[in-house]
Amino acid sequence: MSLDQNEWNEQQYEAVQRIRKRVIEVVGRNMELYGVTLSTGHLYGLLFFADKPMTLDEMGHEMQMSKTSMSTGVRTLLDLKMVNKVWEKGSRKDLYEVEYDWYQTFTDYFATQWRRAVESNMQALRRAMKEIERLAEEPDTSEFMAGVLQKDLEKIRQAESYYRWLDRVIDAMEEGQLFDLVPRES
Amino acid sequence: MSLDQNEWNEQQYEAVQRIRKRVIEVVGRNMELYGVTLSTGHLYGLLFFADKPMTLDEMGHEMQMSKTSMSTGVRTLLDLKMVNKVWEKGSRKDLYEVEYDWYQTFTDYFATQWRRAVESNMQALRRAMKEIERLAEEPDTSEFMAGVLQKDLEKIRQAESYYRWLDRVIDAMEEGQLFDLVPRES
DNA sequence: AAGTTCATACAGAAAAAACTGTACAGAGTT
DNA sequence: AACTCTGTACAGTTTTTTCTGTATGAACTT
Repeated sequence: MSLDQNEWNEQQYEAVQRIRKRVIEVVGRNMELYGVTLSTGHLYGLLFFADKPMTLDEMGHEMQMSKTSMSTGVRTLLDLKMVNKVWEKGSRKDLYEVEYDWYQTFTDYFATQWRRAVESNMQALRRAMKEIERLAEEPDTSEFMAGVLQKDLEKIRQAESYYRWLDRVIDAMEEGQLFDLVPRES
Repeated sequence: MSLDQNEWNEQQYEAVQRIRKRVIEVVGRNMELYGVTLSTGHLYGLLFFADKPMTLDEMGHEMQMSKTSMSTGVRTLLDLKMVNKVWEKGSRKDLYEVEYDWYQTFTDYFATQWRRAVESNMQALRRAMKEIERLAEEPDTSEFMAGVLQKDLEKIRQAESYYRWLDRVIDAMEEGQLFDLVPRES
C-alpha cells in the first residue's frame, strides 16, 4: 500500500486513499459502540485496509501519531480480539492484523465484555439479597422497614432474573446458536 | 424513602442505604457498556430503588449534584429509554422513573444505537463500492491499482455481508424472536 | 398582567482522558 | 558480555468531557 514502488502514480494512490479514508472515518466513529476511542477506531480502519500485517512503527507513521499511542491502541483492540498478533520469521517486530471474521468479533465482544458485566452485577445482587434477608430477620426491624426491604428485594429479584436471561443469551451466542435464528449469508 | 417520617430510625435507614449504594455502584459502573457516564449510571441506580417517581430537585439532593447535571443525565437516560417521564396531577414538576422492564431496555438499546451504526456503516460501504467500481473502469488504471481496488472491494463486500446479518439480528430482536431462542423466565 | 416555579441553554471551571517524549527492561544479535 | 532493537511504563501536556452557576424562556398561578 505504500507508494514507493512505481507501480502507480501519486494521483491514483490519492484516489484510493480518499475512498479508504471515508470508510475508516465512518467505521471508526461507530466503533465507539464497542467502547473504543475514535482514534483507536481509526487505527482499526487502517489495519482493515492494510494489505499485510503492520508494525507499530508503520501504524504510527500512517496515523501520524506516537508509537506509544499505537501500542496502547493495539492493545485495546487485542483485548477486544479485533486484531491478532501475527508471527513472521525474520522480523523482530510484532506484527498485527485485523480479525476479518466480524461475526466472531461481534460474539467475542459479548462473550467477554457483557459476560463480565453480567457476572459482576449478579454477584452484587446476590450479596444485596442476602443482606436484605439478614436485615429483615433482625428483631428491631419495624413494620415499615420490612416493607421497604421487601420492595427492594422484589426489584432485585426481577433484575436477577433478567441477568440470568442475558447470561443465557451470551451462552447462545458463544455456542453459535444465534446463527440458527439468523443465518449467516453463504 | 426519606427519613423524615418517624417510621424507622437513623440506623435502619443507613443500613438500607448501604445495601442500595453497593448495588448502585456496581450496576452504574457496568452501565458504561451502554455508553453512559458513571454518574449517569448512578443516577439510574438511584431511580431504580426509588419507591416513587422523582423530580430533578430530589435527584440533585440525593446525588449531591447540580440540578443541571440531573437534567442532562435524565435526558441521556430518556434517550436510551431507560427512564420514563411520568405525569402526576397536582405536581408541576417533571417526574421520572426507571423502565423496570430490562428486557425492553436491552432490545431498545440495540434497536436504536446499533441500528444507527449499521445503517451509517452500510451507507459508507456502498458509496465506497461505487467509487471503487468507477475507478476500476477508468482507462488510466494500472494493473497494479486494479489489484489493490479489487482487494479493497472484496473486503468491503465481506463487511457489508456482515452488516446485513447484523441488521437482521436487530430485526429479530425488535420482533421478539430472540425470546424464542432464549425464553424469558416465567 | 405580574409573579412564581420550573427546565434547560450557555459559558466557564473542574475533572478525566488521550496523547507524547523519555527512559528503561527484555530479547536478540554480534 | 557488550550492543542493538523493540515494546511499554511513566510523568507531563494537551485535549475532551463533565459538572456547575447564572440567565432565560415557558408554563402555570394569582
